[in-house]
Amino acid sequence: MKGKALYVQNSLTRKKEEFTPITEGFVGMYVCGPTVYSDVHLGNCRTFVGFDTIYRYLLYKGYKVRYVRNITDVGHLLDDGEDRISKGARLDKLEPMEVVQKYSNGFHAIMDIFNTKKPSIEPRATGHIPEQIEMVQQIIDNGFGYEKNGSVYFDTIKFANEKKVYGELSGRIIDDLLTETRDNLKNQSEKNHPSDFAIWMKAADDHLMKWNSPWSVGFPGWHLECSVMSTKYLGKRFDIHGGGNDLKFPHHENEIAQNIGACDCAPSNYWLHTNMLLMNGKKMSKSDGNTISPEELFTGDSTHVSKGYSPMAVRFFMLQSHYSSTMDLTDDALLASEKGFKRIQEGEKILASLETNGSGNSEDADIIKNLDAMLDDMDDDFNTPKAISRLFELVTKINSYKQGSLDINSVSKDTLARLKKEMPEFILEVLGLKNESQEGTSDVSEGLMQLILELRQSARERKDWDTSDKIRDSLNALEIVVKDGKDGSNWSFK
RNA sequence: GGUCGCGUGGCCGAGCGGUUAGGCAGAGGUCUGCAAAACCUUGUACAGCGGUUCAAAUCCGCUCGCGACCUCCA
Repeated sequence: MKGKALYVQNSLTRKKEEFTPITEGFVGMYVCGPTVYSDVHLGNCRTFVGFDTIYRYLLYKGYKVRYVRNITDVGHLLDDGEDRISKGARLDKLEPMEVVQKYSNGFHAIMDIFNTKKPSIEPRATGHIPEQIEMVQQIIDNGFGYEKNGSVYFDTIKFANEKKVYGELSGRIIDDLLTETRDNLKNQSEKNHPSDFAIWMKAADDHLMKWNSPWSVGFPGWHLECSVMSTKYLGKRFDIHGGGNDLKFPHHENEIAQNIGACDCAPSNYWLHTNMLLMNGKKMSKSDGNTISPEELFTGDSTHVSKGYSPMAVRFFMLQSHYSSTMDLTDDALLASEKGFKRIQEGEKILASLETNGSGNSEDADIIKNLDAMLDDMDDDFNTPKAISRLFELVTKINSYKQGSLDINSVSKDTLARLKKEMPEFILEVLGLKNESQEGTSDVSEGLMQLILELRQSARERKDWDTSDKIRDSLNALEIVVKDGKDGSNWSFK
């Protein structure tokens, strides 16, 4: 593997641990995907951009990664007990599967815009009903499930008593769970205990999505699909399980319980959780208006932002905080990230034009130190904000070489070649940031710009400032900025 | 009320016991016909109160504030 040992913060042990895959050179990673009943939430995007970067870095290190991210299309219920997909179908007057398709398409489109790599497998819950029924049966056979009126529940108390791991991930204390029994007996429904959860639910007559099972015509519980699909594609035990930290309890806790209940085997060695995206210091919430969609963020069509931000600027913004920290989305913060990202893009462009005669090498150590440090930072639980700070250090150097305040000839040819290769590669392949400033240009427009700048240059040489400034102002109106340097002018998009 | 976590300079955000984080914004300067960009220099921190330590933003305790999940209520 490229670089040094990788360390990850494991939510299960609450410790930073050296990452050792089960099979050397291979990684199995499962991430809980979206429930596709409405447009994707920006907070989801942060989670998936986070895991995309993790996926990219694992690939960059040389691992062969199988990345499974599911699509939940059944079983995830709302507070009032209605299935989220069914509710979407009712509201939009569509077939449930039309709802699923519609919002899956939307989700994929946004993921593409954020330049996330597609997962290796993207399974859907409804495509795995037989496997889910099978797991329910295994759980019953092992004594951790019980049937009531056609529904099957997971017996958390028995599980907690026998396996001693329930609550391990979320920090819920089993004793509390047990003492709650007496107090909460009064508001139990069919369940033996309030903390028990449904793994199979009998469907009401008017329920839209339902399947035959040994217990009833019904549908699987929400937590079950991830237990089934992760282990189906990655094996009974795999390396990384990820998701938003709002899923820790009950979803992930119950997932672990189901897997252990079914085959006495905990699913994942490392649990990674992304933290929440806040807006203006508060939880994003549709009901109180404190929310913004990805589209609104791109177009600027929202009272929360002063302008639109490009998808890569938003991605860069997301990577400037650690995936496990809450991050606060504000207009000021976005403006700052946008400018910073532009600075890096400009630095890349200048880097490509640098040449050295390699007469010295006094600069080499600094450059190499930063390049190595970038990877060390990523090896330290994917510390993208720190790695990005190394990029800024390198950009300052690149600008100094260009400007002449540092001597480019103090960089050896080998080191410059390495910088030219590794820095853009890191930005594009690991951080997943495309250079937008070069998008939309072609040989023709490059040629035209060259011509215009030459005309302006000759005007400047005649000290015809009126003409020279008119050209600059007109280009400025087209969102093109002209920069005059010592050796001629260059241009970029605003 | 419970569990987990967080509170860093004008803003965002790293930091895991001793070292300049970094970006944006601000101030001064260099370059420039002007401008922009770039470069150089630079100020402003670790919620509060105690404690441990030669040394604390970093560890411990309490207080206040914030977030997620759960619970309760509705």
